[in-house]
Amino acid sequence: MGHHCCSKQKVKRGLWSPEEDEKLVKYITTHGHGCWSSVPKHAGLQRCGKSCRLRWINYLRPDLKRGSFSAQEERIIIDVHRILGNRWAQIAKHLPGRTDNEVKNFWNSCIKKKLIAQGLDPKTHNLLLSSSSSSSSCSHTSKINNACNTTIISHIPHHRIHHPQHYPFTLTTHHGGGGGGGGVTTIAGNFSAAATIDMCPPPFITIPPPQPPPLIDHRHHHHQILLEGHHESNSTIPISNSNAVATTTTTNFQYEDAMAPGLLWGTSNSSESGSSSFSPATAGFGFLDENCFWGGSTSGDNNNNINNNGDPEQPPPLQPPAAAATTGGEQLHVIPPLEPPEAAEKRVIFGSSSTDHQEKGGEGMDNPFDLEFMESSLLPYCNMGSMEPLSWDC
DNA sequence: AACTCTATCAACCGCTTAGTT
DNA sequence: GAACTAAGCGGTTGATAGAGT
Repeated sequence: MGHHCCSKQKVKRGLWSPEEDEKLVKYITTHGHGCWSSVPKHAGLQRCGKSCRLRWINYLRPDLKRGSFSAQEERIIIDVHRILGNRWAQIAKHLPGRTDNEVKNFWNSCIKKKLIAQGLDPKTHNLLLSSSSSSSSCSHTSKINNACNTTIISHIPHHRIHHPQHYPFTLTTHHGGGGGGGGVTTIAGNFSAAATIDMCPPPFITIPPPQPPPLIDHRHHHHQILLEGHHESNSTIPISNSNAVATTTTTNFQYEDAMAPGLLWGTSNSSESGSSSFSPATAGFGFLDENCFWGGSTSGDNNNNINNNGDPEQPPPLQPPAAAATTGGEQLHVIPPLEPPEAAEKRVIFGSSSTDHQEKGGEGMDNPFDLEFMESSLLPYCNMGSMEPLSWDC
């Protein structure tokens, strides 16, 4: 039984032989594929065009990069996946020489398991909140007391919280009786929430959604949310999630969007002792839509698009178009909240031609904080994991 | 050595999207 | 605008290799 597209043909299925590969390569390199349905006929193959196309794209293409994924590629996959979801073709576009099939397989066989092992939902990249309390592999429990009665989880690596006493919330992390000696880490603040969440490392922190426009210091590569009454503080919360960058737009916070690329685990935490040096152009950070993602490296390992093998084939860090054109990448741009792929895909930022945004007012870069727009896109995330949706009534 | 289990990856299947008539 | 076709995409399957027992 052949494919539905070639059921009338007598086609071979299964693995390709070297002879078949040779025929296909020879034909395509000399004639191009043209119409795939005619390729097997002209190439002398007992295959359907669909199979030929797949074989060429996934295996025979000369520009394919073979071999295992580098750590940087892995981070890129995670970062982009967090925004786009299982859109492997779009993710693969950020990994030259990699196919969607390859990325998908790598995700399913490796990355997904790593995330799960870290207590993260591979679909949402957020904490697995529901049943992990009984999990023997997770011994961290955090209680977030939030007077703002708001819960929007954002990705703030636990180890990147500096000077926690300056932050308007209380995060108490109880390190369980497992290895490492346990203990309690308390971050005092002024919001509390009823939620108790498990904090499998790396944990996330609950951040209020946007209300007023953010305080953004465009003079720096990183921006900060100034704590009310604490403007003298140099304390910052590096936020590792573009979602948080856009949604933590409150009068209460000062933040920097350092380490924006989110999930940092494994060997990629090498810069955790640092705090403020950040450049959107060098950190793996920022998403527009699937066609505009820049950066890619989140760790301190070079950020220069050279992978661990010194292979310079990594994709160049894409600049936000407006930034590249108008400010040489110096100006900070605000990233929209994490949102479902369907919405993220249409997101417009940096004053680019997002009809979606324009329909909401068309302000482009003049008003990167279209709050109504952002909040509406944020809503689906107000009930992450098993948490109850919380109000925003600070 | 034989068997089982697991991980990996190539390939297939079916659906969606885009282009053409 | 409907019908058709081709291409693209994501989910799934199955073969294989390697590790473990």
